[in-house]
Amino acid sequence: MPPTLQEEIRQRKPFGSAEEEAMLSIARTAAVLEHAAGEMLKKHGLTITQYNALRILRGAGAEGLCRNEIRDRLISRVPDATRLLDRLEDTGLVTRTREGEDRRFVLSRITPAGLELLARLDPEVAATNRRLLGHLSQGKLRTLIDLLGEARNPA
Amino acid sequence: MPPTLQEEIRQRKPFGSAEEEAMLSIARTAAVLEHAAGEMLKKHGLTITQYNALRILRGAGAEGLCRNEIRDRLISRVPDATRLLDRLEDTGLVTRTREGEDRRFVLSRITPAGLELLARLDPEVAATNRRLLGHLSQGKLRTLIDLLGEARNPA
DNA sequence: TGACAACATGTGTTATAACACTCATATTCG
DNA sequence: CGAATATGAGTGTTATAACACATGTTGTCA
Repeated sequence: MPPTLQEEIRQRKPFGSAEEEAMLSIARTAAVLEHAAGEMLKKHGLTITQYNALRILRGAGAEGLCRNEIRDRLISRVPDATRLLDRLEDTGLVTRTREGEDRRFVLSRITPAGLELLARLDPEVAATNRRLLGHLSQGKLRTLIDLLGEARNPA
Repeated sequence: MPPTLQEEIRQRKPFGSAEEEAMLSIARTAAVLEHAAGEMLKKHGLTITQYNALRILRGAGAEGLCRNEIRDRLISRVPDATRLLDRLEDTGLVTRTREGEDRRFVLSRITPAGLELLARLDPEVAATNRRLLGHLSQGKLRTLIDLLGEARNPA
């Protein structure tokens, strides 16, 4: 039998409420899964946030995106997207140019090297996702996804 | 209708697999909820990790716990529990003493000030949990908790 | 038009996370 | 016994996160 959360973190007292237990379950699950995903990405010199930013820029295509748009699309909020992009620019995965009508905007675009890196990563990312969550049936995954959506969005 | 995750992060392409969508849903939900909880705790001068460490020490009682035991019980893994405890010691919420048989161990204990702070926080934490997740029925919360447990523990 | 607000980005600084390494104590086993 | 190994804790350093503030650009409206 798999350990309960209470056993995992060796907590003596039972949880005060289902809400509390759900909060801790979500945090614990995210920590475990993100740690595993982070270890995989680290071998390629990327953090999870950097990887997500690259994915966003790949989705944006040749037009690129400005800093705040990238920041708002990231899975977890970062207060300093400037230096996140600085690092991606330093490693040659992203370029930034100030162009177009409104000279306040700085467009970031993924480089061919960035696209190539993502292409190399795609199968490994898919395999990691399967390894981490493939033991759940499609139905359970769908239920989980739906419940998490409800959790994030109070009606 | 609440936005789907795809809308939330303005992703064009659909997800490649349910596993991928679940990974992102978990990460997104944890980020949203932890941000809200962190904002609440910040008003009291604590980070989430510091709060969790205090909760662990309160549960341990007068015996206290050694550093590695605290580290292993934390919700999310921290590689530097020493300085986490340093900070709690600096603010007077925790004491550390080297005693007992094995002089390698350093026991950390929560102070009366730490207990008092937690007691003040208890109702606010419970209210925050209700505010963030109280819109889900008890049955849905239980299903969510169980599915997350399955997700963390491949059979 | 010209002051002012809003916006997009970047910079400076401090705190924390992350990682490699050292030190001290305890245990194991030839 | 005594060298080697294991364990627990702490330190030094670099990278990143987090926060307040500054700069330049655009839109608004008296």
